[in-house]
Amino acid sequence: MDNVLFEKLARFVDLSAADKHILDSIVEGRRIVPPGRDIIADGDNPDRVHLILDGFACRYRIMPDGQRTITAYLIPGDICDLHVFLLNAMDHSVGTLSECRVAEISRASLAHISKNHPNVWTALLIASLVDQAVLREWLTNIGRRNAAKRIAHLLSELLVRLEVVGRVAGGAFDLPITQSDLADTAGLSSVHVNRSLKILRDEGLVTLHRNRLMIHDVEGLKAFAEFDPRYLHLLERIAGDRLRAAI
Amino acid sequence: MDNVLFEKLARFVDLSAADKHILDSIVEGRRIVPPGRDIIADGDNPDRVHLILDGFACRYRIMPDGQRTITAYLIPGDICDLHVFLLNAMDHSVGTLSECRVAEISRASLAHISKNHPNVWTALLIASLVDQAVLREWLTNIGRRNAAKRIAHLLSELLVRLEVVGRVAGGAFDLPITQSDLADTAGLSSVHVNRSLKILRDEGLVTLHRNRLMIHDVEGLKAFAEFDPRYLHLLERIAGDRLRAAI
DNA sequence: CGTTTGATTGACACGAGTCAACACCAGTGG
DNA sequence: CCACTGGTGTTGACTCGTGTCAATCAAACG
Repeated sequence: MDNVLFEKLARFVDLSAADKHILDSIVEGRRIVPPGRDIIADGDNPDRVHLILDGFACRYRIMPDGQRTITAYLIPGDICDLHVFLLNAMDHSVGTLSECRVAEISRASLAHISKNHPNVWTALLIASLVDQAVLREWLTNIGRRNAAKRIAHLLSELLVRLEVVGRVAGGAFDLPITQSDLADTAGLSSVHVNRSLKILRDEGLVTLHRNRLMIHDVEGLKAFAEFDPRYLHLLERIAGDRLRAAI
Repeated sequence: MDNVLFEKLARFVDLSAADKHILDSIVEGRRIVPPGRDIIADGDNPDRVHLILDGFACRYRIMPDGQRTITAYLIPGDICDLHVFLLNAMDHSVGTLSECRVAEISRASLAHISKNHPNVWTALLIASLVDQAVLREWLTNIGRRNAAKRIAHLLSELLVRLEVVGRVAGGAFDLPITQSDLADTAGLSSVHVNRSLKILRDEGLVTLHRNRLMIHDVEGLKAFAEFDPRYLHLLERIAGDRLRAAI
């Protein structure tokens, strides 16, 4: 049914019926978090890991002077805070942008998986490496592209990621973020984000209105952004084959 | 002896004698790579994973227009390309900055570890999460700090990381990179890197001369850079305890 | 030695930030 | 039903940080 985590991990590695069963059974404590709330905050160290079932969230950090940086967008299937299980405490926060359905996974369940379901554990490692690849791409995006291209690249990425989880229809998708959120993501001021969005609009590429992004020219947008989806490592089933072949 | 990988992973998780033995035995094919060469290149898909035993390397990417971005510095104990084992092909390159001693680990060895040494596998996952944390920090660094602070922050990070692997003596360490490398790391032009280094010099914080960084005022540098080492997650032994306690 | 690569500095251009005014809703309460 | 409010989006004028171009210098190298 709605085991978005299984679907995500199964894209990376062949998972057995037992693997699927364990992923079905560990997802406990579903709850609804309203928009604009923290799912987990900087410094927290709870005994559960959080998984987005539905909705839109972001990783962010507040700097000493009050500035905020958004370092990732989380969509259905993404785990918020594996850190909690493996590291001491959160070094950043995860907050909702829209209302989110969130599930919780206990430490004990994760420990069980790490011992008894190596393929699942490997899939989590792969997911972590893909997250790294995305962060590297954002780094080059912010470091080396101008404002309009940065935003175009970001929107292209969201388009592709949301397509995979079936949240795009007719070239449009919900994007419940403000221009100020975009600014904190792209390392820009909100005023300049506004100007850049106007450029994308005038170029006939996209319009962002009332939390909905309409893409008028998908290929044009990707070309404008120099977007190359390789880094998202979609459809990496090869890794699973390799695990088996190598033994 | 020089099993830097074991030392690194043992900082995260309790490793057994068997774990140590496997880590000693999988490291094959040591070789020397001269400075300025690729250890592994974008698009490669070899059958071995590379580990830095000694020296200084970087992850980088060349964009279509020829621009380069450096997304990470690799020091002894760092694995270059777990991606090779788990994902299809490299989406970036790893090149040496100084001469490097590099070891190779076969896919079969990694597959063996994933099945039979869950604690080692977990330690690799933790290392991956720490790498993510570093990338997030770089993102806020480039996105929200001015040129001089960016560079100061980068140097502070290198200081701490190199201290851990014993490469710092008397507040100085080898830094075999050009100002142009720094520029591609910080998202700046090399001219502006030069100007920013002059500021740090004039402030009495650091001098970078002949590939050697001399830090004159460690606390001053960290304060200037607003450097908070939490994100490096040094000394995270807790994770290992937690793994055991959770079961 | 000449040659090359990297460091340094100045003059100028330009992209992005800041400040400020105003428009546009969505929600609230009278 | 309307006035009020606060958050968000939009636009212009001006400032400032960083990029670009170019000349010079220093060090490394064959």
